[in-house]
Amino acid sequence: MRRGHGVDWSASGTGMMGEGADLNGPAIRLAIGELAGEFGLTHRTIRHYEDEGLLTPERAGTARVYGHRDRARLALICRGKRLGFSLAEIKDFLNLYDTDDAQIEQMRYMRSLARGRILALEQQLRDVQQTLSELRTIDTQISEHLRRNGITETHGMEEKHS
Amino acid sequence: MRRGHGVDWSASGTGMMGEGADLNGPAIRLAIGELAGEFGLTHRTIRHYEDEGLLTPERAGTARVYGHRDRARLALICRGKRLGFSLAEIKDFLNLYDTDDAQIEQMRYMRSLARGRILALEQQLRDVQQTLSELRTIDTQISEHLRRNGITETHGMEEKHS
DNA sequence: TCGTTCCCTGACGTTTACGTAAAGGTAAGG
DNA sequence: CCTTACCTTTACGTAAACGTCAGGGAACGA
Repeated sequence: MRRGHGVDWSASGTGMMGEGADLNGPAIRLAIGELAGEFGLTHRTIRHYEDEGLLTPERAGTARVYGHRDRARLALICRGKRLGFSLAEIKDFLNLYDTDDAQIEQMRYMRSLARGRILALEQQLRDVQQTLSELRTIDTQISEHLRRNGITETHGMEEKHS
Repeated sequence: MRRGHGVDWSASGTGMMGEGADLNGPAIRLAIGELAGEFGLTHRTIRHYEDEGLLTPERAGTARVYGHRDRARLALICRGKRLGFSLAEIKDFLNLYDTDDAQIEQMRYMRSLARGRILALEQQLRDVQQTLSELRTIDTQISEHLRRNGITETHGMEEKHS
């Protein structure tokens, strides 16, 4: 094993940060490979997200160093992807999550974005529920069909998910 | 008005179908433009779905004629797209819906497909609910923030990138 | 007959979201 | 010192899902 955990195989940068914990808990300093492994992504993908402005890791010399914020954002990115959003959509979606110090008008805009997304997601929720319902019906029907017709070779592999 | 409803502006094809109702209700015979309008799609998109094997309309001469089945499948395609599935995924998804005469092994396979999709959708359902919950929180927080700060400007002066 | 409104088939262009080399820097370990 | 295991940038490639011409046919109304 080359590294216990975290990044230190490069120049320590400006030296302005020692180590240890900040107000948000223990400081996490991850290399790209660690982050990639954790989320099941490639390095390329994570760099791509940076190119698209979704992540803004620090640098230790030339190497990228990811902290809390990046990890959290990446989790949101992954969820957004699972929900079928584009990176562009995810980008301003992410901005909704760190609206600490926005101006009034900016916040109104953010809220309108949030509400638009809420409406879309409510539709999506209905879609998912509808589809799930139909698929469960299909599953049941197939199972019944197999029970009626194919008892000859029913290998008893009935139950599935916990 | 050019056409009351349905298709008739082309050769009547082989003449093997008169008109009227079959067992599934009144026969629907739509032109591509009608279907496109109904679903808010372009002709190109619908033809693309045919290229990909998702739709198999009849022909009246050279023109495409869409019936019940196509309309239903297109609705499922659109929902699939809203859920972020690829056309390829939607394709075998569609096959789950017309498994009338499949063989035993085929049906087992179908059921496994259905179950896989169910698991994915259950995950997606959780994702959507989680995201909705968070967004509603954000909406509320922004609204409260706007109410607290009223019309007076915050003068936060914190820099943010656009 | 002409114009309009439908439709058709190619076939190349575009965007998104990465994949995949190519070429190389850096630090630990044998 | 050299290999190994990380990381870097630059840049062309690709698959999906269409968009966008280009060129053309067939019916209908004035």
